[in-house]
Order: sequence, then C-alpha cells, then structure tokens
Amino acid sequence: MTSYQPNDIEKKWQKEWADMRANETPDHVEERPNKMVLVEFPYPSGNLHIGHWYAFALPDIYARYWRMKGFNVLYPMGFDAFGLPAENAALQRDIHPGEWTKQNIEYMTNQLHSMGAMFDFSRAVSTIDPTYYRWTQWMFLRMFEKGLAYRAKTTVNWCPKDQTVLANEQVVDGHCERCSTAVQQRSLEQWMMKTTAYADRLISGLENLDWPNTARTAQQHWIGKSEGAIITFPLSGIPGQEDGKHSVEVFTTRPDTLFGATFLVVSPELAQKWIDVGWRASDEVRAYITESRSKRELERLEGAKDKTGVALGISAKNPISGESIPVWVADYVLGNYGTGAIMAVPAHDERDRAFADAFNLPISDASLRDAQEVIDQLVAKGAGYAKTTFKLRDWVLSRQRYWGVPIPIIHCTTCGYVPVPDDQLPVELPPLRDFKPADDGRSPLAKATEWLSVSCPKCGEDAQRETDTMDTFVDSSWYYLRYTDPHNSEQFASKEKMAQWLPVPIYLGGSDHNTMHLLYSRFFAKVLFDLGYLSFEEPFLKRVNRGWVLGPDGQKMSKSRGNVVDPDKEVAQYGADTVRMYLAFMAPYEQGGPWDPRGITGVHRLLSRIWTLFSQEPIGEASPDVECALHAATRNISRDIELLSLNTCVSELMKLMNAVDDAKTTLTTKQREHVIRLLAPFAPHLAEELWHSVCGHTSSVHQEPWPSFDATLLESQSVVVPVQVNGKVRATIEVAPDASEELVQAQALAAEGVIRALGDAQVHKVIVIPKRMVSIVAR
RNA sequence: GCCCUCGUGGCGGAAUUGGCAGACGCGCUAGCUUCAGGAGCUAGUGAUCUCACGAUCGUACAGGUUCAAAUCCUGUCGAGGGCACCA
Repeated sequence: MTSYQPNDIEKKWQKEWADMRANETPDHVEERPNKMVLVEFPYPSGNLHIGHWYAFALPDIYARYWRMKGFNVLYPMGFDAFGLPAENAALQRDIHPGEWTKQNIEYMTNQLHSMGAMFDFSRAVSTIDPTYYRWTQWMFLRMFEKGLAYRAKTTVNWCPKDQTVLANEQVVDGHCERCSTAVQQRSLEQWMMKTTAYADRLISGLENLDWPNTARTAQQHWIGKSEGAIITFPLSGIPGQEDGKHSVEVFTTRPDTLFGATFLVVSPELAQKWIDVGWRASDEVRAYITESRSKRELERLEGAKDKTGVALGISAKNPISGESIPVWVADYVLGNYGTGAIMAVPAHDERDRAFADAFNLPISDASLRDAQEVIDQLVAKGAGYAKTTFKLRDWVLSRQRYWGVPIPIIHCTTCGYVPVPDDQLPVELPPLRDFKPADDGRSPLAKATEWLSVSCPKCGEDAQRETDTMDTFVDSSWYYLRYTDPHNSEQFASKEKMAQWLPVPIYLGGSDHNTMHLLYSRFFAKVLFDLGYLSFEEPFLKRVNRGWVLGPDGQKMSKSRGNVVDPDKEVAQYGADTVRMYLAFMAPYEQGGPWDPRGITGVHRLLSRIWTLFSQEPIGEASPDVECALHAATRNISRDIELLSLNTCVSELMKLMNAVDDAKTTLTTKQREHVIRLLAPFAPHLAEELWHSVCGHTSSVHQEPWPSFDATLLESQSVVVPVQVNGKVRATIEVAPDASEELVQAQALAAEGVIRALGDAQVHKVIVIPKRMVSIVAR
C-alpha cells in the first residue's frame, strides 16, 4: 500500500457515487423516518469560496451522520439565481445575465461534487427556471387575490447606482446592502406585500422555535411590537379654525404618565399634512418643515442629537386633566411611526427632557397613574383606546431591474390591475438584448415592446404587462417547499410530499438573513397556511446560524475588501476530506473564525495516520485500552455531532489514534470497520476507499449503520478523584467507582499530599461527591 | 443610547454545565532520522520561584455567593453583531 493519495481516491468515489446515484433520496423508505437537513441555497456567483465549503461541507457531516443513524435524509441543493449581481456582471462582460448565470451554475455544480457532499442533485431547484418561477408568480397571484400583494404610492428607498427600489431590510446604515451607495428617498408607486398584516403572528410564532437568541431577538426588534394607547388631544388656537373642532391623536406606551405631559410634538410630516388641508402656518414653521425633510436622511446618520423645533402657536387639551399645553413641530418625532405625534413627558422621557431643556418648556411632576385606569377613563370619555403598534413596514417587492421574476399583472385602462390567468403562467422573462436599467426609474422590461402589449384578460382591450420584476427574496421564500416535489407540474408541491418532509427540522445558514430571508419565509408560510396550502405555519423548527469564515485579516470575506479566499490550493494539496475536516476542526461551527491554512497539516496528519494504520495487518485480539478508547470516542462523537460541535469530534478521532499508538498495537478486523464508520461522515472518500480496498466490501460505507457503543466498557475499574483541602487540590486518589463514601474519605485523608497540606490543622468537614471530588475543610 | 453574543497560553480552541483549567491541534525548543528540501519520530512547552520534592499566581478587571467559580450574582472595561430620536 502506498502513502495516502487523496486526489485519486476522491475523484474515483465522486464519479462512482454519481454513477450509482448514491445520494438520490426517495420520498419514503420503510422504517427510515424522513429528515431534511436544509442549508441556504447559494447565489451562483461564479465559483465556490471557503465560505461555501464551511456552509455546505460541515452540515454534510451532520446529514451523513443522520443517514447512518437510520434516517432517510434529504440534503438538497439549489441556486438562488435571479438578482442584481448577475446583471451587473453580465453588463461588465457584455453577455446576457441568463447565459452568465447558467455557466456559473454548471461550473459550481461540478465544484459542489468535488466537496464530496451528499447533495441530492436530482431534486436541485433553480429560481430562474420557468417551471420554478411559474409558482413564484402563482403565489404572488394568490396574495394579490387576498389583498396581501398590492400596489401603492409610498416613500421608498432608491439606490441611484443599482437604479432600483430596495426593501427596508436591504438598507444598511442608509446605504444599499449590495453596493453601499447612499440610498435616496423617492415617492413611487410600487408593488408591496402586506407583511404588517402578520406582524403579531410573526412575533408570537417565534416563541416555540428552537432558534438562536440572536436570530429571535433580531426579528422581535425588527417587527418592534409596542403596546400602549392612542390618546386624542382637542386643539385650539388654529388660525381660522373653531377651537375644539380639530384634534390630534398621539401614541404612547406610557399612558400612566399622561399627567406629566407638558407639551405636544408633531412630526414635520404631520405638520405638512395640516398645511396641505389649509391650516395657516408661520413662515418659520414652513421653513422648519422644508429644512427638516431635506436634511433628515443625512443628518440622522451623522447622529445629530441636538433637538430642534418650532412652536406652532396652537394648544392641545389634556383629555383627562383638562390642562392646556402648547403644540410644537420637531423632527425628533417621526412621521412614519405611531400617529406621527407624541405627548411629551419630560419627567419620564430623556428625549422630551432634552427638548424641554432646549426650549425652556416646563417639566411637571413625575407622578404616575395606573395605566389601565387611564385607558379606561379615556375610553369612557371617547378620548382614547388601547393600541398596539409595530415598527415593521410592508415589504416593497417591486424591482426596476431586468433579471428577476416578472410580476404577473396586466395594466388595463378600464379594468385596472388584472392578474394573468393561472393557465397562462409562467409569464416568461423576454430575452432582452438591452437590459440596462433606465434613468427614469422604469424597468428595462418597458423596452420589450412586443412582450409588453397584451389584451386585457377581463375585457379584451389593449393593455400592458407590468414591467417591474420581483425582489429575489420572493424566490427564496418558498424554495424549500419545492425540494419535496421538484418536478411537479400541477402544483408547487403536493400536500402528500410536503407532509413527508416538512416543516424543516433543521435549517443552517448565516445570521445576515435574520431579518430578511428568514422573516420573509415565515411570512410566506403563514400566508400559504392561511390559504390552506400548507399544514404548518412555521417553516423552520430549528435554526443554526453558522459562524463566518473570516479572511486572513480577520475581516469578513468580501470581494470589496479583496480578502476572499478559495480553498482550491489546499484541496489540490491535501484533498477535500482534509479541507472539510480542517474547517470542522478550526472552530465551533456557530462561531467561525479567520481562515488560517497553516494548521491544516494537523488534520492531514490524522488522515495519513489512519491510512497508515489500515495498511497494517489486523490483529486477532483487541487491546482493552484501544477497545475502551474506541467506545469512548463513539459516545463522544455521536453526542457532539448532534450538537454540531464538530471541532471536538475531530479531536476525538485524534485522541483515538493517539490511544492506538500509545497501546503500541493495531486494530482487529471488527475495530477497523468500527473506525471507518466513525470516520465516514467526516472524510467520506477516505472512509469509502478503506471500506472497499482494505475491508473488502462491495457496498457503500455510507449506507452502513452508525456504530453503537458499549456503556459498560466505559465504566472503568477505578476512577481518579481529586482531593481538595480548603479549596485547593492537594492530591488525587484512585478508587473503585462504587466505593463507599467512608472508604473514599479514609483514603483521601491518608493521601500524602493531603497530610502535608493539613499539617496541624483540624479536619472540620469532609464533602465526598462520588466519582467527582473530595473536599476537605480544615481549621 | 438600547439589545444580542462574547472575552481562557505565542495561536485556533477544550472543560462531562459549579468539581484536577489549558483536552486536541498549530507553532516553538531539544534530540534522532534524511545527501538535501519537504517530511517523519521521541521528549518538552501557562507564568514565577526551586538542584529537586514541590510551592505560589493564573480564564479581561474589581467585588460577592460557595467546601469548591472560566462557569452563578453585582459593577467596570473591551470586542463583534443588530437596532437606533420607534414615543
């Protein structure tokens, strides 16, 4: 037997597995429960980098383990292939985004094979496939019918570089998530999804999910539920208006502080509305409104905290105390949250306090009432009611770009927005040569004149197709459903097949999707559940957020930083098995860390040692020490894989090899097969090679059962117990596991180190924790 | 400012969840081996003191609880991420 040559072995088995269709997962196997291990499907950016390996090769260990544990495991893969980067790259290279994307998908699929993962490519989905996006459009229409997809004019985030609208979730610190250009506010008519209709359920549904705290709290904060009250303050002193004729509503989470309200503040937006309906305002007020609306976006980012504002010359009446307080306009009150107006309580609110200090407004006493009593009184007087508000905004899903799913709507001058009939789906994306975005904010699809003109499905008159495309987050909001039934041409997936796999028991991905993809997918599931298409409304029962593999500089890998690394060199030198295992060994999966290939030799040595060990002839009788180590490793690895503590799994394999070396022996035939099974999820190629060439099997090790361990072997004849004297370890004693406390105590007190430490002191108390610790208190 | 996660040798990290801190690996040191390169083997490797047995200190810092704290509590500092004038 020659030395370990991973490249030959790996290529051979990758081909063999593909030929055997080893990873095609049936819908159902007798006595093997189904389990889907879901990872976020990649964007086909061109080639696999180290982050892809981390994201896919490590969950593969988990998936392979459960398959060996007797589950029918589906480890699916697909491509989230629409989106801006394809379009930008295609523009640069002067090819069509579809062509560019398809090339990448083909190339990356080959690369994915080289990872040695158990992806079922027969179920692969691609969001740009018309047989896929037909159902994306179909779901949009179901939501349109329910009023959950609607068109409205709103203030939207506009990226001037990408020339398209962005959802709130895609704006990071006021900049485009993709290209970092400062986002502008534009008032445009857009297609929206009514995510706010599900705000409450999106919060309450989080409760029973096995998700990381970070993901759960991020969503909670994003949705931003606050409970409080709406209180109506009658207004007087409006020029030209009768006193008490008009009023203003405020939202507060602290109705108990109502008596501390010393002034009222309205947002510039609300003040503008008042002016728009004809209320007279001073030049000073008008100037303030104009100024604050223009400066807002930039200054807010600068963190401008100085309070500015102008008195309106109007007064408001506290509906319970009857007190009259002045009304101000100030831009620290937001137009798009609550009612756009607040009652200011400087005694209880820092911001109100700062404003009061700046403008010399009174700060009253801080006395509190009972919140419920206040609300009851308000209700009795018709001056208010309990109210819950959310920070969540509806999802703006229109995109004025070419490379996306066409929105299946027809604009008819007489019938309005008419859905494309289901039997005409998909509305295919026309093959446009000139797909550049236009300056006027219209989608490039407006240039596809032939495609554009249709007759109205309702009245038959000339009409035009919608030219916006959908945000790609729509595509990815339901892809996991399609994995269960990827070739269905009648439905997005049959209920029977979905019931076999869903909801998803475990979903592994990045924390960057906490308030985007994960939120949208949950929204989609809830809507489809309400419409009767799904039997569950929480799609992902357990979520694991993987850590980031950072660049060698310790920074998050990104093309703009230029620190993106791919592991091709290491794969060529050491093989895929070593790279997989090194990534597993490097750090806890949920933590990640900088990619430092220097340590990879440690893992490569391990695999070489295993290879060498198996080149020796098996022995007849097992060494008890090795047998014990083997069963301990089995227990620990089984436990740790389930916890996704993959780094300690690799340590356990190293310890096992150390134990074999220390015993100066080798393995029996039975032990060899046991070790190969333990190795199989981590180094699938090497394990398969040894299983065949050394053990002489003809079937795959990956269809073998996971080894069990003998717990009695792990109960050793004696245990070493540390003995503390006054909190410091002074000796260790070796006792039988079932030794009586008296015996252990006697042995502990007789230990040399204990006697020395005790000296003349009197033993006051002895605490014996069987098999763990003896603690002596002396004075 | 608020929220979440976290802080352990030169480095990545481990610690049975309150019970011998530093497993496992990288790196480093010494010796052996190889014509050489890469590599391999053996021993050592938290700090300080000690010829040595051993002792003291040590898990960001300061307190506290406990027979016993990296782990629990309080406060401070620092890092990363999220939200951010959200009433």
